Amino acid sequence: MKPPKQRSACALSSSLDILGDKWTLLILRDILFIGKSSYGEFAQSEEKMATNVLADRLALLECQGIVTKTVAADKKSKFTYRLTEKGLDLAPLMGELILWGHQHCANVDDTALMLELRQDQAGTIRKYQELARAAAR
Amino acid sequence: MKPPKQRSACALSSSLDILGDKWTLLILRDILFIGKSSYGEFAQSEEKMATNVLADRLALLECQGIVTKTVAADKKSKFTYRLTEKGLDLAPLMGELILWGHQHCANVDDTALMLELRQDQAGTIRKYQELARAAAR
DNA sequence: TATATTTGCTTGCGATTTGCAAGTGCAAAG
DNA sequence: CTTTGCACTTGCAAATCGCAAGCAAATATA
Repeated sequence: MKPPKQRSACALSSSLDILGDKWTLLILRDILFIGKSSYGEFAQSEEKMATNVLADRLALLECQGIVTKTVAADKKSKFTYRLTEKGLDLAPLMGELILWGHQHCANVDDTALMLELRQDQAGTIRKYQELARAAAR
Repeated sequence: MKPPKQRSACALSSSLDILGDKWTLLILRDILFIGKSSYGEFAQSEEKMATNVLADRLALLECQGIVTKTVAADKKSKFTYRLTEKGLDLAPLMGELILWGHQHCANVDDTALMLELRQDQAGTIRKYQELARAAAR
């Protein structure tokens, strides 16, 4: 898997080269906030992403060093995807996406996470980063 | 212009329904951090987006209430695009994208904005929001 | 007043990417 | 030793994209 090409030396543009699509950040959301870790779990999420796109994005995330892929502890035929530190550093970004969506998009469900984020954004982000780190051990 | 369909009631997913592509946030970057305001200026930016995509994204941003489109003060054949409050609320998100890109992507230029963001993230975001509000008046 | 240029799109077209459905290979369970 | 579950892969039609050119209205220049 080859990395997507960089369109410019702009930091924002470079981030979008990797994250700028409708699916990638949903996978990371599933890992960070929902605690998912396998292909099958990602495939079942509410937004129903096509499996070829899922496989493509997982490969891309792995080659970018945002997630790691290891054989699952319980089954040899299963893989476990975890966030690296580079991936965990996307937590604040995801927090902002959640808050903006909640404030400005119609028909968005209220969740416990939302309430938590609004009351203590930085603390909530740290908490989920720590949970993900703990799961990786 | 019809809004893109919502894939689920998740806030993060709903934000991505609108912002999840490689171009939309670049336009908003140009307006907020670089001070651009017209079609021609957007078309000339470093990443060279195709003009049909530019026109499409501007229409989408306008119909979503993220930017306003008005006739330019100096020329009747020109339009001025400005951020609404909904658009200004994306400033923290853009800040996070810039910081992550700078930390984790190779070949990204250092800029004055980056230094500013790293020294006082919240203050810098407020400053650019205020600048954009001032330009709108 | 006639011509050229600027500005903001629109159109056509081949190439890429997507969504959907079905199929494949492998490991473990029965 | 057949069946089930998991992790993908493949085929194909439809949508989207990049690229180049074209177009119409407003302004600048001669």
